[in-house]
Formats: sequence, C-alpha cells, structure tokens
Amino acid sequence: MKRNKPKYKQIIDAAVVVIAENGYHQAQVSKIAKQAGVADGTIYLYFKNKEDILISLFREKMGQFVERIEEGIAGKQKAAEKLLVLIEYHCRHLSGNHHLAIVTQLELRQSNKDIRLKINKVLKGYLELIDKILINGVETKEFSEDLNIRLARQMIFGTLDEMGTTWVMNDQKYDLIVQAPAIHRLLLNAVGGKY
Amino acid sequence: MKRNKPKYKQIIDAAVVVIAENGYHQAQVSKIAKQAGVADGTIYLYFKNKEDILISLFREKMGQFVERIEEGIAGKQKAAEKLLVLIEYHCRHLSGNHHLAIVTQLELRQSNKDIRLKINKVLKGYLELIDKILINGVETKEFSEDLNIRLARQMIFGTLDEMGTTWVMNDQKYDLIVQAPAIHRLLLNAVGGKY
Amino acid sequence: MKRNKPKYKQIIDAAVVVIAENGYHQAQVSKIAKQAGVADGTIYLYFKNKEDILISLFREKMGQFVERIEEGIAGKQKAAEKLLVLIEYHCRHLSGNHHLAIVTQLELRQSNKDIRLKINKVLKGYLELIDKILINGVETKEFSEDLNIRLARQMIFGTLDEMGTTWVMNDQKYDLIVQAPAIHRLLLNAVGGKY
Amino acid sequence: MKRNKPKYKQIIDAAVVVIAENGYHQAQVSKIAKQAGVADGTIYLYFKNKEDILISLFREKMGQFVERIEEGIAGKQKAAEKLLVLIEYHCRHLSGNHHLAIVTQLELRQSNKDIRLKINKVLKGYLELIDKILINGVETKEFSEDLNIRLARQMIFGTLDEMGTTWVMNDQKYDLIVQAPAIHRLLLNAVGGKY
DNA sequence: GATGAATGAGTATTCATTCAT
DNA sequence: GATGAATGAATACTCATTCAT
Repeated sequence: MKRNKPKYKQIIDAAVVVIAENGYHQAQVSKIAKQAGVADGTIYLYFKNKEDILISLFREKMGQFVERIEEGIAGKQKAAEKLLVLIEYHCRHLSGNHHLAIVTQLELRQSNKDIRLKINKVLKGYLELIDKILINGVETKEFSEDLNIRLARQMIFGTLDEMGTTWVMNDQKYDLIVQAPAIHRLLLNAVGGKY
Repeated sequence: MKRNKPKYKQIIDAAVVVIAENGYHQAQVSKIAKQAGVADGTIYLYFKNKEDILISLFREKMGQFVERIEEGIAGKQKAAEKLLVLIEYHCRHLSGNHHLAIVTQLELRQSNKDIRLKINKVLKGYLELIDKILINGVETKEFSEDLNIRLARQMIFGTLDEMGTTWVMNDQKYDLIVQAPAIHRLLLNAVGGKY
Repeated sequence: MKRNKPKYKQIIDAAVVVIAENGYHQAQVSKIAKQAGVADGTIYLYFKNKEDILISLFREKMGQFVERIEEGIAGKQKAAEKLLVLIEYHCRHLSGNHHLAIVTQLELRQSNKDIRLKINKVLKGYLELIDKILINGVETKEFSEDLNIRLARQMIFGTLDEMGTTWVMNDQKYDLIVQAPAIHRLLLNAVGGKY
Repeated sequence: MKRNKPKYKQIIDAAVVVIAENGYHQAQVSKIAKQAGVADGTIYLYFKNKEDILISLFREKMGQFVERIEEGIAGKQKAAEKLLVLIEYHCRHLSGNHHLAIVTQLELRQSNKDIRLKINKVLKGYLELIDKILINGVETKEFSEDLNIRLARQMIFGTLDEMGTTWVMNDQKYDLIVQAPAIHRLLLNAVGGKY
C-alpha cells in the first residue's frame, strides 16, 4: 500500500507547501519533487498524475480533519454542543495549518472542474457530519422541528467556508478561534436552538 | 468612453456565454471574439487584457444586480423585510440568468488569486449592502444589539453563496426562489430577528 | 487553402532538411520551425500536429513523384518502356533529392504504426501505378499471361525499395541512375517480357 | 558465457512476445522483464542495454534461420533448386513464427539508425547466402553470365522482404507457402534461369 | 546472482497578445 | 477603428539504467 509509505506523505506535504507559497498555477511537479527531496520521476511511483496529488492531498487532510471532529463530537450529548465542537475544530483546523488553509480555501479552487468534482466527493463526508448533528438536534427537539436540513447544512458550511476564505484572503491576520462562540450563537439561533 | 460603446457590452455578453458553455479554462480570447462577432485584436481595443474582460464582466453584471436590490429595499421599512428582498432578489438573479449563474458561481472561481482579489473588490458593494441592512436592524432593535456585523454578513453571504453554488452544481434542477422564505427564516433567527 | 500558402511548403521543406540531417528522433518541432524561419507556434497554423507534418511531407513529395511518372509513362506505348520509365524516374527521384532520399528510405520508417499506416495509404498510388503497367503488359501479351500481378508488383516495388535503401545506407556513394537498365532487364525477364 | 544460460534465451523470447503484442515503442524493458519472469535489473546482467536485447534477438533468430537454409541447400545440385529451397524456407520461417514475423518485418524497423545498421550486419549472412547461390548459378551457366550479382541479390531479398511485410501488414491472413513456386518462377526468370 | 526503488533528461503544444495593413 | 497572422514562453510525464541490499 503506497499510501502508508513515508514518501507518499512526504510528497503531499511538499505539495501543500509549494502550492501555498507559489500559488496553484506555479506549483510545478518539479517544484513539488524538489521540496519533497525526491526526483521528479519518483512522484509518479506514488501518484498517477498531478491531479492525483491534489486530490490525494485533499482526501488525506480532509479525512483526518473529519475524523478528529467525529472523535470530538463523540463525547458530547447535546446537538448544540456538537455544533460548537464542529465550529471550534473548523477554526482551529484553519488556524493551525497556515499553508493548508491557503491551499484549501484559495488555491485548490482554481483547479479545473474534474478535480473540483472529486474534491466535492471528499467534502461530502464533512457535509454528512453536519447533517448528522442537525438531524440529531431535530430529533431531540433541541432544534426547530420543521428545520430544512439541506438549507441549514448549506448555511452552516457556507458560513464557515466564507469565514475561512475571508480570513485567509486577509492574510490570516486576526484570531479565528476566538470567534467560534459568536459563530456558534448565530448558527444555533438560526436552527432554533437555545444555549 | 469605451464602456458605453455597443461592442463593449457585446464582448462581455459573449464572454458570459463562452465561459458558461465551455468552462473557464476553455474560454479562449479567440472563442470570445468569435462569439462576439469581432476579430481577436478588436477585443484589445476595448479591454486591456483577458483579465480585464473577466473583471469588467463581473463589475457590470454585479453592479446591475446591486442596483436593483437597492431599489427593492428602498420601499421597505423593516430590516427583516429588507433582508427578505435581498434573499429573494439573490435567488431570482441566479434563477433568471442561467449562463451568468454558472459563470459567477462556478467558472470565475477558477481564476487566479489576482483576479479573485479584484472580483472581491467588486463584491464589496454587495457586502456593504448586507452590512447596511444589519446595522439598520440593530439600530432599530429588530436584531440582537450585540450582533457581530462582520460575522453576520459572512453568514448571510456565505449561506446565499453556498446555496447558489450547490444549486448550479446540481444543474439548477430545483426551484431556488421557493426556498427564499425558509432561508429568510433561518438567517433572521440567527440575527435575533422576529417575524 | 493552407496547402497552397508559401509557409506550408516552406515548413515541409524545412522538415525534410531537419529530419535528414538530425535523424527522425532528433527532429524536434522547434528545430523544424527554426529551419523554416518561423515561430514554433506558426507550425500549428498549418499543421494539426507533428505527425501531420510528416504525413503531409510524404503526401506532397510522393504525390509529385507519382504525377511525374504518370506523365513520363503517358508518352510510351509498350509496357516494357513504361516499366523502364518507372525505374529510371525512381532512380532519378532518389538521386536528385539527397535529403528526401534519406528521409523516405530511412528516417520516416522509424515512425510509429499510425504514421506508417497513413504513409502506406499514400504509397498505394505508386503501387497502383505499377499494377497498371503490369496489367497493360499482360493484356498486350508483352508479359506472361499467367502473371501473378500482386506478386510481380511486390517484386518490382521490393526490388526498387531495397535498392534505394541499400544505396542510402551506403551514403549514396555510387551512381544509382546507371543501374536502371540492368534493373529493368532483370524485372522484365521476371515478368516474361522481351527487349 | 551468458548466451548459453537459460535466462538469456528466456529474455529474448520474452522480448519477441512483448514487441509483437505491444509494438516496438510500447515494449519497455520492464514489460520484457515481467514477461520473462525476472526483475528489471536482471536484464542488465545478460544484456548491455536495451539495444543489445534487440540486436541479440535478431542475431539469434536470424542465425538459426540461415543455418537451416544452408542445411536445406546442401542437398541440392542445381542453383535453381537452391533458390527454391531458400524461398520456401523464407516463407515457412515467416509462416511458422507468428510473433517473430511481426517483430522482424514490422516492429524492429522502427528502431533507430544505429540499431538498423547493426541488424544489417546480421543480415549480411543471409545476403551472402543468396550471393553464393547466384554465383554458383552463373558459374554453371544456369543463370545469365552477365548477371549483376549485387542487383540480383537486392531483387531477391527485396522481393521476399516486401512479400513478407505485406503479408504481415495484412495480418498474415493468406497462405504464404503456396506462393513460393510462383515467386520462384518470377525470380528465376529474372536471373535468366530455366525450369 | 537477483532485486526493484529511485533517478532525471527531454519536448510537443497552447493561447494571450501584438502590429502591419 | 478593425483585422487576424504571427509570435514564443512554459511544463507534465516516461522509461532506460543504476546500485544498495
């Protein structure tokens, strides 16, 4: 299994750095190889093509992210608390990965439709996580019983995404994590929750 | 003034069609010229470069959009009503411009950071409009008095944007306009408004 | 019609020189462009891709060759004379086009199967010319009446081709044209003709 | 001596299969190694480089072929009979080695000039065999006394080669061996022989 | 002897922009 | 103003060969 070999992760991490520092269109394979400390050809022992690097990058990083949230949520009873965990982790995830934040919020969005479609499939895991919290909240009557799950999910994801993108576009110069409670209050209000 | 000459608008409209039908990365200047019925070189009599076409496109179309919302809002008293107008116009704007919806929600996002930064400047007008409604709502005590305007604005814009993008990605196959009231309720809840 | 524009022929002639002097695998498009005195990109205004240059080259040059033989044959009555014209023109064609001889006898044969198949289609015109002479000779009873046309054609073409290739491989250092009568006698014997 | 070790022949046979089934340009060393059941690096214990595999392949197979013809000829008195043996063996050789026929008649010709020159050296043994038959025929006055040996050899080889190539290009779908007598008659006529 | 992971040189093609007419 | 032929920079990927184990 290639994905567990050290060079696999090494190349992905190199790609994050190179894309963040040079921009999507200036992230040549040779640059990534150099940053990873391997030959150009070695890249192709671990990835089918350049596109595969980008999608794998997103899958690996987003996968870890979703897993960690799931663990964090597991300890919480109330849907409102789960939502807070999600928001906090989202903020911390962006804050704690300077380069990755740039790559996922800005650079990777320049990729072509094919890549974006595949990235969307990976994102689905995150969206389903949000759905689970919402459905749970409705079932326990914490949230409005007539809540439109899809719209609420779009609101939550859209808000967090817009927040993240704005923050990255402003060069990450303010503190994202301290805003988590305020975001939580807004979104909780929206879905009819109380705190 | 080039902007008022017929070919200026002709080229912009051609760009919308070409980008929507071919995708951002397949929207070559020569294709746009052909669609506009002019020679390649003529484009450069009206636009500095390709980037200038895209930004001008966004400026023209978004400008009209903001103007129309401002007119719609003018007739409303309550902030909650203004917010509803904004949401409805947003949905109608997307629904009524098949090609433009694809271009602004999907294709133009693949442009590089430079263009996206300039697009963001154009968007500022829309964001300020949202801010105005929010500030008005806080002042009239319709909305929570401790509302974080910036976060609330990011939530509103992020929600509408995410909603629009999802809708376009799903080939615009469901009705966006009928969802406006539900969105309105969610967002109004969030900011502490009542209806 | 691109094929009549001067640059079309200019590029083809440049390709002949570059391939002859550098070998098939060292004949980069940029070298051909330089030799033709045009920019790399200009090549693609006249040819679909590199393969198209090679096939067009073969088509143009072989087309002229076959035409000239047809003219030469037209003036002859006897099939034996026609065969002599064909052989003489074949020898003269190779002798008089130093570079082209190298390209068609050696270099172009290194091309991949796709290109070779398309080249074969062009060659068909030449093979049909041989067939016509043979059929004519059989009908006029100059040649054996039980002559196997296909085999005889393979013999004539195979002999001329082998002769040409050997000559080019030996750096064209002996006179090909003086051998035409001897070749003619051999092949005429073969098909049962007299002289 | 490496040439007598089993892996030497194993690799050559693998090369024949791989080249025949994949084409010259798709016959990577790694594919040959896989087909031979050895590691890539092992190839280089038996062959200097890829070129060496191809030339060795040709030398081994052509060597066996020439030996067998020499044996067949040994039993014949007349030059005309010897020529018939050569033609029959040539046809049988191609007919009986499906893969090898493809490799020698089509694929190996795509190799570069260097390899083709070395292959020609190997072919020399075959051409000398033809020469011997021709000289013998002239000396016994079976053939024309003013026969140009070189041209006659080029005719015989060129004819057989063209016949073989055409047959392979047509997917070997007709019977080659039954044509031997007709070819024999043509070539015998050419050199002035009687039957 | 045998392995196979790692290497790194090399090239066709696209397309925004220009400028002579 | 309008044209469109010409420009030329820039980059992913393959595969023969090596060498540490």
